[in-house]
Amino acid sequence: MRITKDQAAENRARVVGAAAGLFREKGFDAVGVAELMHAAGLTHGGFYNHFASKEELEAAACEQVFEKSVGNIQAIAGIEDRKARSQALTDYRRRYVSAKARDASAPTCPMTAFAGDVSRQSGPAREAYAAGLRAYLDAYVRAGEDGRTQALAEFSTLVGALTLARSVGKTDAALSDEILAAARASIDKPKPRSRRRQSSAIAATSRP
Amino acid sequence: MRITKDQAAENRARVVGAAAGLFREKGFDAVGVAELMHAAGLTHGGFYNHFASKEELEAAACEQVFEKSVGNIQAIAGIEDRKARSQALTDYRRRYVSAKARDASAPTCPMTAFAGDVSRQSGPAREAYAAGLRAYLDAYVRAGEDGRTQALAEFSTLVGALTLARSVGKTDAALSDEILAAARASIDKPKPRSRRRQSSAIAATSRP
DNA sequence: TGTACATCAGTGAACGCGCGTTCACTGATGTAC
DNA sequence: TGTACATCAGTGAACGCGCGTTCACTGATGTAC
Repeated sequence: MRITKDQAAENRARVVGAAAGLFREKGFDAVGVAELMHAAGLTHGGFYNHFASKEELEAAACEQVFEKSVGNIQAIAGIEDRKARSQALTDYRRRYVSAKARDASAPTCPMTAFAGDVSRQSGPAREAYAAGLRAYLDAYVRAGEDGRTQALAEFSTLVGALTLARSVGKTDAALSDEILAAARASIDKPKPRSRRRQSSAIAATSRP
Repeated sequence: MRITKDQAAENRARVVGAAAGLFREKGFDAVGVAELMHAAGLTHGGFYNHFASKEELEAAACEQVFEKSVGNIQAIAGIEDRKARSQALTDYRRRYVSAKARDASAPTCPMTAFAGDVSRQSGPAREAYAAGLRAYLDAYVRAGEDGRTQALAEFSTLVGALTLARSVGKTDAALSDEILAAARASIDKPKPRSRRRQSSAIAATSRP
């Protein structure tokens, strides 16, 4: 039974959306094509009308998750007022390493969700991930005041803390809380006056 | 053909050793029982003479990887001379976020290798991982001078940087290098004089 | 605008494949006398 | 110490299962006249 072109496009979008959620939650390999299609209200046979392979969907889902995250951080980077922008970034970082972010069944952040899968696999999702990470980090650097080098280290702290906290979240809640609290403390801590501030700012602008 | 008890124990150890390497490299799910046994020079049928399930081997392998890592960091924590210990820890951290560590086919660090798998699965490896992480972090804190809270944040930076660097290591080498360099820069940067130094030291000792 | 036909998104059975696990069997080791 | 037998680590075929993918088929949509 053939359906409207619009309906077909909407179906495809629903599959990608379901994949974005399920892949973030369980990883690429732990979610089957049949499960994905069922989650989108379809049967598995039609999958290949939309995608050449499961790997292609992985890339599309990865791209979608990044689009949302990059949009969020770009919105902060785009705030004109310096003080308001700084405050928005601080809030963003606190939320990133909050108990709520840890307890979510699926990480919102594509790095936390996909970094492990992507570093092992060789599929097209890898390119989508790399492009997404580049865009995300560029925006993250623009949102802050500390230059690219320090911003990258700061963001690494967030990713590491959330990754570690999630890995023991259901097994050692006290340790998990402690790790998140430590990351939050490092956000609030006054920054050292770095003599390399100037040079890292130059490095940042020399990168397209 | 029955074999010596010693030989059997040695075979078991070889399976765990092979699993430690292969699981770190590819993750738990991407390595099959047959592949593991073959890597240990055996056939897959005998697997269940040694382990009740694949999950049990996952836990044993996780434990072994942690034993080694915990031993390394404990050795540093055990250095008597303060200056020598501080230098050893700094070297350790630099190595942790080195290009060599990123380019290794399998992460040496059990957190980088297993955090993703473990936060998703429900098997016995989760308990082994949590116990290992506790022991590792306790030793890491003892090796440093900055108190538990700051040490946890510092270590999160290492884990996050290595995770991110590995995720784009084969796709965007420049970005990957940049992330590692930023983490190394944060190691060398002078620490801010924190007023919470004292209280976090108390928190550290109050934790068994 | 109305009619005839080609297109193609969706369906569900079927494919080969590799997985974790089980099993009957082998034969040297470990044990009881 | 020597003999008889039970034990059990290792082997490789076989199990059921779920995976990604393919296929013949359906029938409303889109198109050509």
